[in-house]
Amino acid sequence: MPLAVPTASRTRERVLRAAAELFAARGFAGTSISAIRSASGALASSIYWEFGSKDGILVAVLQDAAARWLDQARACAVRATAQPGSSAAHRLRDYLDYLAGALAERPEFLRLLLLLSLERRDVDPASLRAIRQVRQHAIDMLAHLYVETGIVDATAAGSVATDLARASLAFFDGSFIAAQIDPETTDLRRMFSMLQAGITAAVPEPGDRDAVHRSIVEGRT
Amino acid sequence: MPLAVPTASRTRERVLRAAAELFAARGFAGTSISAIRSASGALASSIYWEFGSKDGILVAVLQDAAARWLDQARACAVRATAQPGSSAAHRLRDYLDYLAGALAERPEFLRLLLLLSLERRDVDPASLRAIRQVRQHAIDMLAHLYVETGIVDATAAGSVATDLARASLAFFDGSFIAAQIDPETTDLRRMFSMLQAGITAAVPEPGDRDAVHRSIVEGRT
Amino acid sequence: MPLAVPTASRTRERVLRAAAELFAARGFAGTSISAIRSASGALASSIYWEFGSKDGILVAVLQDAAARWLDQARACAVRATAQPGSSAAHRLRDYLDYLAGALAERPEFLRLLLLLSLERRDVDPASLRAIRQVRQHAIDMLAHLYVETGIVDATAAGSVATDLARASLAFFDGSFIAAQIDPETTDLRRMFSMLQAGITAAVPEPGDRDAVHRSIVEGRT
Amino acid sequence: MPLAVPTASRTRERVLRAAAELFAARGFAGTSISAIRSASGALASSIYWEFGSKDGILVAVLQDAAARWLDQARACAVRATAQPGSSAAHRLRDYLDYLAGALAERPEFLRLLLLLSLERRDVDPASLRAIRQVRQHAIDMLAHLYVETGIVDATAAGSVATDLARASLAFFDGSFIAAQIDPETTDLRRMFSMLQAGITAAVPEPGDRDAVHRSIVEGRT
DNA sequence: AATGAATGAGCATTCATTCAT
DNA sequence: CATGAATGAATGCTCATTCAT
Repeated sequence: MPLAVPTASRTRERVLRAAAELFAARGFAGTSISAIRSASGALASSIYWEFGSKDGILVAVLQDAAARWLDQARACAVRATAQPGSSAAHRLRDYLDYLAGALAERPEFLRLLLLLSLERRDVDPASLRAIRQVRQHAIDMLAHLYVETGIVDATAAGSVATDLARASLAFFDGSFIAAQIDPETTDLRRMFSMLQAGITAAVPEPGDRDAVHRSIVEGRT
Repeated sequence: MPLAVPTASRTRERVLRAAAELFAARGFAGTSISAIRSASGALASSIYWEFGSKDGILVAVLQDAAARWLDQARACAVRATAQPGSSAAHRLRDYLDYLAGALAERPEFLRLLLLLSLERRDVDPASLRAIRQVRQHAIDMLAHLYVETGIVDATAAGSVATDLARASLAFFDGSFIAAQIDPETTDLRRMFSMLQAGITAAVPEPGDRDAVHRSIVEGRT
Repeated sequence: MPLAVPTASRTRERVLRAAAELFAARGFAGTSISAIRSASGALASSIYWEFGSKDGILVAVLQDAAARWLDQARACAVRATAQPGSSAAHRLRDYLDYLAGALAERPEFLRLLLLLSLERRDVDPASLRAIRQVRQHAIDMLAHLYVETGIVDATAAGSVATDLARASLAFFDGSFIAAQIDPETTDLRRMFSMLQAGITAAVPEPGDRDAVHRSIVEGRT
Repeated sequence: MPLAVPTASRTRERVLRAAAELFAARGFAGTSISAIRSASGALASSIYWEFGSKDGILVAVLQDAAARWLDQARACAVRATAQPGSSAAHRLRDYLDYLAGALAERPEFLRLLLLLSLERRDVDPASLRAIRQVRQHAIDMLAHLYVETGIVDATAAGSVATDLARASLAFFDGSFIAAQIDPETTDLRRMFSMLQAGITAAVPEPGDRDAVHRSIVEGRT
């Protein structure tokens, strides 16, 4: 008995892969159904049967990519918390290293996220949800890490850690874009290590933690 | 006797303004000549007479926007250096405040820059030059400010200030994008004040400057 | 129950017919897709679905016309060789009569061939192949006829018959063009009968054949 | 006092030259005013000032080219009749040699003539007049030559010589087109020498002239 | 589920031509 | 006469989408 692989699912998969690449490379408006068709090998009408519309492809692509990313991120978080013995700074470095590596290897997802966020004024609610979920997850994970590694005092309000996480995410995104604009003069890993150094540098000694954090988040002249 | 304003210049101006807005809002591929035509009131063929092609419009828009931005930035720099009495931290805050204000008021330029950088794999050399010139100018200005305000020691290599400036720019860009994705939960001014606080916080007292700077830039665990 | 005729083939057929007429009448550059559209009743996008491009239409038109012409020519050749009893001169006259009649009735094909040959410096290889195939076939057929009717001695090199056939074809084409330029003063059938007379006149009596042929082909003063 | 060369005339000349080449190469419909503009270096509005319309350019080009050609042809005819001592066959060969040489060196004019004749259903009366004048002149000249060289008996009706001249012209045109379609396998000079040989071969000896001519023109089986 | 053809609005661009200066 | 800009229709072609089978 042959293991009958349904054609549809393979079509769906191939279309998702092709569309993700094309959207990430040329944007949504810059990607035609015809381009997806020839890149995926699927018929245009089959694509419409599967996804209903061009927006439908986008939603599916984002949800798929978000799911993959979250899976990966969860696995990484598990690994990070599984090393209780290591120092806070060490575990932070580990996590940031992982992020930098993931971005360097498969930059399409972040490209997709940023490009679509800027390109589309009126995103599908479903797409927007997928995008925000990923970003929120990243923020939550970083905030948790900052608290858990003692960089942010657990007694402080959660918003301190969240703000720091948001700032870190902004720095990620900005660094990534810099690497897209000036690939030659931008060293993504170095910028990430600068972030890490900045954050750990802001924790000179246990006794002074709160003051520094307050200064970072609330501003100080 | 009416003062005869040359029609050509007005056409060019109106097209540039309309195209800049549309490109910033919907991207290059998402903006049709027809949209520019109706937004600017110019004939499509007149647009082609002026700019030669759709890419030509993009180049002109970017060069124009870059020139405006650089003018503005220069004026701001002059104002900043005209207050020698104020403290380093104060002048940095002034400058960052200015940047945040400019971005909040006229966000199209940065949108345009970031969106086009991500959207177009094969940018015109002229466009790329305009984009990079603006970014380089921003980096130079920040680096100069960091040195001049004493945040980075003048005796240190210039690359320290440049690295810090690059990092600041990345943080700007990332914060801006965050504001585009999550307008409700992102407070641009607050994120900028976080950056400023982080940088000044890294300068606890004159005697310890060098060590801290080294730690930020070169990494420390 | 109506006999369902596939729409596609009818579209293709109608476009081919309309385009052939228009190309023959106004040339390739002078024929717009819009003209083909309204003459054929097909949508412009359907035309592009079928033929891919304007050049694609031209290639298809030429291949189709060439195929029809070759079919017709083959049928005529069969008829000509089916009358072994008639004299050489008679059979030649028959064949040339046929050619003149075909050109007089359906002059579009030769018009198309000549016009496109002159108009397009850079013809599609496929088009060029179709054009040359038809011409070569005509030359071969005439050469065969010249040998078989004894006008050219079979013992002479084949190139003699071929040269005579080429010259005949040139005379055809030139006569046809004369009829296009000066329809009133040009009698196509009369010019063809002149050709035939000239050729048979060149064969005064069996014994002197070779000398005459040599004189015709190799030149004599 | 500088020798003021009027700019207009030079513009006219340059446009005529450029347009003649372009029309000959790509046809009338295939040649845009813009192409003529860039090929001639003249402003589009200057072209319109000089020629009034695109059709006006065509008329001027044809009249100019026809005038040049007629001048050349007249000069050649003068030379031909200036050698009364040479034999009929020799003088015919001379003239045909000259024609073949002129066509080989400057084929644009004949290309222009043939292409426009085929391309344009509704030619300007002025253009048509220019075209027909050239053709008529060629026919007259050939007919005159055939009579004067004794190839056609002067006592025969003039229409015999004219018919032979028309046939010769047709052969010219057809050979020229063959050279355009199959440049590799077509030797223009050889085809012309075939024509010459055929005509002189048709004049075996003085006493039999009339019979042969009658056979050629009126047909014989 | 899959297929090839159709649909009509829209795309970027060029056309021949005109006009004010 | 020369110039640069304007004009609007038309160009070849692609778009996202639908339809009958």
